[in-house]
Amino acid sequence: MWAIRLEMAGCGCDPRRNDIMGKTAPLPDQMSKTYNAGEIEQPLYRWWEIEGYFKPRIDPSRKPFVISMPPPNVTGALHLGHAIVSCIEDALIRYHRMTGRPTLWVPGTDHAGIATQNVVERELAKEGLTRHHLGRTKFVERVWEWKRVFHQRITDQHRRLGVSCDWDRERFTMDEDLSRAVREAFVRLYERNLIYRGAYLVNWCPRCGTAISDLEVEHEEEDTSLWHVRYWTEEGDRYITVATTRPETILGDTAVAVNPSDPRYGDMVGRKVRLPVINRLIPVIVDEVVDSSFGTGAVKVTPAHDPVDYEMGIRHGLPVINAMNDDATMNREAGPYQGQDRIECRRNLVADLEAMGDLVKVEPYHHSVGHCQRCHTIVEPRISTQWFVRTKPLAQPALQVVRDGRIRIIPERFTKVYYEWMENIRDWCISRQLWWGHRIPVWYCDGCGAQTCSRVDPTECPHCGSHAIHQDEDVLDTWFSSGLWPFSTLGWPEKTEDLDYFYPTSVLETAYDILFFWVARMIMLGLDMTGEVPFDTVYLHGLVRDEEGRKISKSLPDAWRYDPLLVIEEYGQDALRFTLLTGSTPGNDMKLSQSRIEANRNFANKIWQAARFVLGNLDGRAPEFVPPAKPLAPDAQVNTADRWILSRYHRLVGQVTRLIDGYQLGEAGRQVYEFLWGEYCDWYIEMTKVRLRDRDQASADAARRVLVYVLEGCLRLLHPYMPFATEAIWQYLPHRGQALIVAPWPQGGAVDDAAEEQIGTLMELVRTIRNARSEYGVEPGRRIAAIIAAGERLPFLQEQASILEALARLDGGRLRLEESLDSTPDKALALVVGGLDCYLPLASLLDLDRERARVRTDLERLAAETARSEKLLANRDFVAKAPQVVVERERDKLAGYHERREKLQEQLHSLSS
RNA sequence: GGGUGCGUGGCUCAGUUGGUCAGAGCGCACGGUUCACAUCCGUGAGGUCACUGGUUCGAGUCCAGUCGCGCCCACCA
Repeated sequence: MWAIRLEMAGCGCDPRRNDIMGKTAPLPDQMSKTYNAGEIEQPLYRWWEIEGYFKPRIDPSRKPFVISMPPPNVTGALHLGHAIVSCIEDALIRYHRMTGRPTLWVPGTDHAGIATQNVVERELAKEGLTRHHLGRTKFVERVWEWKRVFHQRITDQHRRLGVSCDWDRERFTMDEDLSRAVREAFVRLYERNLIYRGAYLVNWCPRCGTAISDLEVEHEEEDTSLWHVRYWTEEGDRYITVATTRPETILGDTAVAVNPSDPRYGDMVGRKVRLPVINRLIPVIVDEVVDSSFGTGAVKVTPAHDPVDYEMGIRHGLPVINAMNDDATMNREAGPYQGQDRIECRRNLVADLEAMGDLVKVEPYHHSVGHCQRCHTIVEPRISTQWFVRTKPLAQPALQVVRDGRIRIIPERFTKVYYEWMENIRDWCISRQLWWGHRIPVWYCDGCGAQTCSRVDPTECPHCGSHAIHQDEDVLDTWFSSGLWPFSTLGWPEKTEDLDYFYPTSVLETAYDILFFWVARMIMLGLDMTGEVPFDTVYLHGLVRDEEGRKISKSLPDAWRYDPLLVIEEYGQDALRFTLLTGSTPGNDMKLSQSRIEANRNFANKIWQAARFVLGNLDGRAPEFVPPAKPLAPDAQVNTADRWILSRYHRLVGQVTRLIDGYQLGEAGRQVYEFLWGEYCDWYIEMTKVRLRDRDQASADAARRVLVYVLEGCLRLLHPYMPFATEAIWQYLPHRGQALIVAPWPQGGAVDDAAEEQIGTLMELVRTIRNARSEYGVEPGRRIAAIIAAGERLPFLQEQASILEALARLDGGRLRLEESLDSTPDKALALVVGGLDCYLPLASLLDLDRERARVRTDLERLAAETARSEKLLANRDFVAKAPQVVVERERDKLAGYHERREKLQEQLHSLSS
């Protein structure tokens, strides 16, 4: 309220916005009694969005900060695993926006080819339909419908998560302009022969009915069998036994291989053996890859169904016999097994072998089996004509930019993982036998057979002029379009203003599990297409797991529990975000626990309450306490407590800024939490209470100034971590400017070691007295007397006497502060704190035996510490080699021990007398 | 087979250039209706920082190895 009046009064804020919009934050006139996230979040979000705070102001003189949001798949709604992405990125975006950089966050969604096609096919299956019942056009329409529904759900969820992205720049991978980018990239690669088509052994998912890339195959260890099968020679005079994990592929065998130096099979080489059941003759060959010590030392060779055998087949010019259909049923080559499913065929074939007596043995075997990432069906290696990207030439520059630091990966250890993968990269199969996705821009002429790759759809064959041309049926791997995301979203291949100003982007933030799928491909394609790195920093976060440690994903049966909206409704977005941000470290997984979210909801309430306290004590003169634009400098009015909290706060600003710049978001957030709760609320607010009620207006106003200044600054520090609560509170507090979301990031200021040291002693004294009271069972409300020999701290304690009384519940009339005492007070509980003696005359409660025991225990502990310290200082190496400050600190410590020991001994003496 | 992460009080986890007596939240025990807050306040118990060895004046923090758990990569028929 007054913020607006201040602006009108020309307090240095920008009134223009007010004149235009004339709107203030949509909040109740007064702060509610407790923090209620539900009442503030959505109105604030809408307000921010309407006010245009999410949009960058292009300033050619400044380097922008840009993030491309990893586009969620439109397969379904977001779960908590997605929430961490939004929270981390929004925190980075908000931080950089506050530092004044033009800041852009580009949102969007991914068509997710195979995944989305699968979910829609599952929907169809419920109606008893397959995509073939609908046909390609109808089916694709159906997927678009699905996309519309879930795109809406996802953006709604994103808004609830508070993401401050520029919605006007939102993109979808199958938007027209992004599809144009896909085609451009394809054509460029094609023209340079970096994309080729051919029949090779690929990973085939029989259920999805498509080829998939190596990355999409998930290997899992399984217990299966190793079948030993006898192959008889052509003449039937001898046999050779081979061992296999996949007997059904026997039907596609075209050789048996042994190691050339294996003495057992020397005379078999060159002979022919007969495949069981189907009786086809195949040669026995030699090849170095055969390990004589494995199994029988003889291996069946099936080039059409095994990668190793495929290579071997090429080396030896073996025929390639594909024994299976697309759906993994056996084909004509399988003879009597034709039509059977591969599993069924295996069972039957094994039974037949056994009946024939050619199954020598079956041993239990443990090995890894490839499964389809999307449907978990066992993948079948299979010869198939597909499109590939030649990756080696793209990988070289992609390796180089990470090696020379043009791209930095955080945490650094993933750099090695990246190198490893890039160095051993294999060609990327990019064609998919699906209907949902970017169609491959290649046409075949039915007349001359020419193949044409084109940016625009051709109407005739450029070679023979025939109109009988047809486009390749396949679509591209969804990651092909994702790989262009950082620049396709900014308008590439057009030379747009956005591309010019915002590209390369700054940070690519995502989960480590898509480092290869996405990050690596963006780097390769980004460099190749734009000649620049697509981003300079890769920040990888860990996976969110549930309380049992399972990776949160849509396939979890109880995934509904992990709908971010349910959590937000119960605890508020800020609580969820703060938990995700502070509960994890870069690259490490986190278990999300409800109790932690609850604790952070409580933290939001704690700040809310602190603000209510501060506001309630501004004495109706709020505008007077608007924090200065520059760091608050201590003046004559402030006392040691003020100087202490200012010093602590300024230190905090430096720490938090340094930590965020170093991508240690969690630690930064925790530090603000600890400062606000543990120092500002627990101590500083308590210390001001006495003064605020005092007659000394100058002192009270100093406290008000400091209270507002520090709290307002902390809200700014915390805004990236709790955007809604901080914005709401900030709006109520005296502030300058229109909105916290665009307020400047705090500047650090002077630190005051002396004040910190003095207040530290005061806090320790208070704690020690409270401890004694608690141990002795002094009623909490009872004011007790105290006698303190303060030595050189006397002036300080005199200044803080009323605070000491309040915090330790002392009786002001019976608090004696002296420089030193002539004699030890009688029948008093004696405490030694930071070089001063404190006596609590609790005669009636005093238990001499107990006190003596306590002092003795103290002395013992002290003796051990003293010994350790003396030994350390006696060590000439330590004194010579350790830094001066460390040695000094140790000396001070030892001096303190000696002083304390003397005092304790005096006490023991007086207790004994 | 290669690589990598983790192993810190009952639970979940912080602890980044090695330097006070190792921290937090939750849980636990005891005590609290003082005008910001019971979504709270005060006090307390609880840890040989997996193990072994090394580097160092000094190691939870660096190095080597061992054990346990997890993950990633890999043409183990």
